[in-house]
Parts: sequence; C-alpha cells; structure tokens
Amino acid sequence: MQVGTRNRRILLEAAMEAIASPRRRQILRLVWGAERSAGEIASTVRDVSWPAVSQNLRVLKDSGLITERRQGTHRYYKADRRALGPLEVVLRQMWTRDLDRLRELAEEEARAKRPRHD
Amino acid sequence: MQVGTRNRRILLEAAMEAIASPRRRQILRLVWGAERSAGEIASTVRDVSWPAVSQNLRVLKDSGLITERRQGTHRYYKADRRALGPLEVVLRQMWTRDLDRLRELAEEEARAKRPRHD
DNA sequence: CAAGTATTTAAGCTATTGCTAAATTAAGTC
DNA sequence: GACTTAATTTAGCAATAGCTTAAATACTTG
Repeated sequence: MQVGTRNRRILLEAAMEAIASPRRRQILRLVWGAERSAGEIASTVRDVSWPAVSQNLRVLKDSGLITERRQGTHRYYKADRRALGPLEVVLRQMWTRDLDRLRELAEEEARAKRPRHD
Repeated sequence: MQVGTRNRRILLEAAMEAIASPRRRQILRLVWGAERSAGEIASTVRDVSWPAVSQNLRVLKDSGLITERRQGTHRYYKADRRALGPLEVVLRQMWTRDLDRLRELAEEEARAKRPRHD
C-alpha cells in the first residue's frame, strides 16, 4: 500500500515530464481513444522520422502513460489513462481549447465569406 | 473573450513546461502561501546560486505562474494560482504525497525506536 | 534458413537547459 | 556623488533532449 503510493508519486513526476513535450502529447492523443500500431502512429505524425516516434513511444511507455501489446511483428500502443491521474484533466483542457480554437477560426472564415447585410 | 481563451491556452502549455522542472516546483512551493523576496527564496534554496534562482523566477514569471511586486530594492514574488488552472491539483497531489511519505518515514522510525513487545 | 516487413537500437549531431562566476543595474543611505 | 545592499543580466560551460541516418532485431512466410 505504501509502495503503491510511492510508485504513483514517482509516476506523476515522470508523467509530467513526458507530457511536457508537445510531440509526446501529439502521440498520446493518437493512442487516446484507440490502440494503434507504431507504424500507424509514425505515418500519421509524418513531420518526423520513424525512429523519433519510436523513441518518444518508449519515453511514454517508461513513464507508464501508454501500454504496449505485441502481436506478430506489430506493436500496438494505447494510452493508460489511470497513470495520468490529475494530468488527464490538464490534457483534456488543452485539447478542448484546440478544438474551440479551430471552431472559432471556421466561424470567422464563414463570417468573412458570407455577404454582409448592413 | 476569444483572446482570453487563446491566452489561457498558451499559458497552460507554458505552465506545464515551467513546473516540469523540480527546481521550479520547489521555488513555486516557497511562494505558494506567502509572498517572499528573491533573497529569501535564494537563501532558502541554498544548493544553488542566486542567479540560478533569479533565472528560474523569471521563467515562472514569464509563464504567468508567479507575480512580481517591487518595493525599494526588494522584489517580492508570490504564486498566482489562477494561472495554474487544472495544474494546481497536480501540484497539490505531488506535495501531499511528499508529506505522506515524510509521515511514513517518521512513523517507521518511531516504530524502530520503540521497544518491541512480542 | 533466406527474404521481407515492422519496429527498435545505436551513433552522432544541434539546440536547449540549468547552472556558475563575473559584471551590471537599481534603490536607498551617508 | 560615493557606498552598500538587493537583485538581475551576461557570458560561457557541461549535460541533456530530440532529432537523423544507418544498423540491428524480431517475427512471418515461402
């Protein structure tokens, strides 16, 4: 029980470090809702090499934020939200704001196109 | 309102980065409950030079996590909890766990000293 | 086991971080 | 103005983070 507490304490710090990186947040988001193979992830990220993705996956895995499942030559990753603890709220808020901002931009654009009636 | 949202979005990311550093968490904790001068902080931290503290204070200030008040030759800093948003919970949890751990250690020690009765 | 696919590991490079010591700024005091 | 105290800024350094390319590993299939 004490051990559990101690472990989680360490994880929270590791998790903080892990998600302090935008790249790793991006990757974490990809495996948030569904399990994905390293290859899928790497070809989605695209502006960075496969090894770079692999290395970031490793950091995420070591911090306990994602789990790995091997099947054949593939490795599937998915987020382990329990490990995030209170950081989950932080991520959600960031991501929600991203969406809000996209929506705002879309609306602005729509307004710009629509003929003004004044 | 939109601008406010956007600004806060940026701050949340900056705040993450800022408190990803153990040193800055240590400093933030010092100015959590009460305003303190740079000097007080620097002489409390002790295992690091004054300039190092000053630089970290600057990062914290730029990220919006602390505020600065100048008075005479002194500069007083204190945490601005609003800027932390959902990260406040994260910090509290870390710090609570620190305390828990200290308490555990103290209890263990007490147990070790107390004569066994079996 | 040879060949192919999926993925990681290794080696090396650049930019950034966190620090130190020395120089500088700013404000108050004689 | 010269001097002291509080704090920051600058310059420079060592360690680390994040990346790239090339090499290695692991599994599958003929």
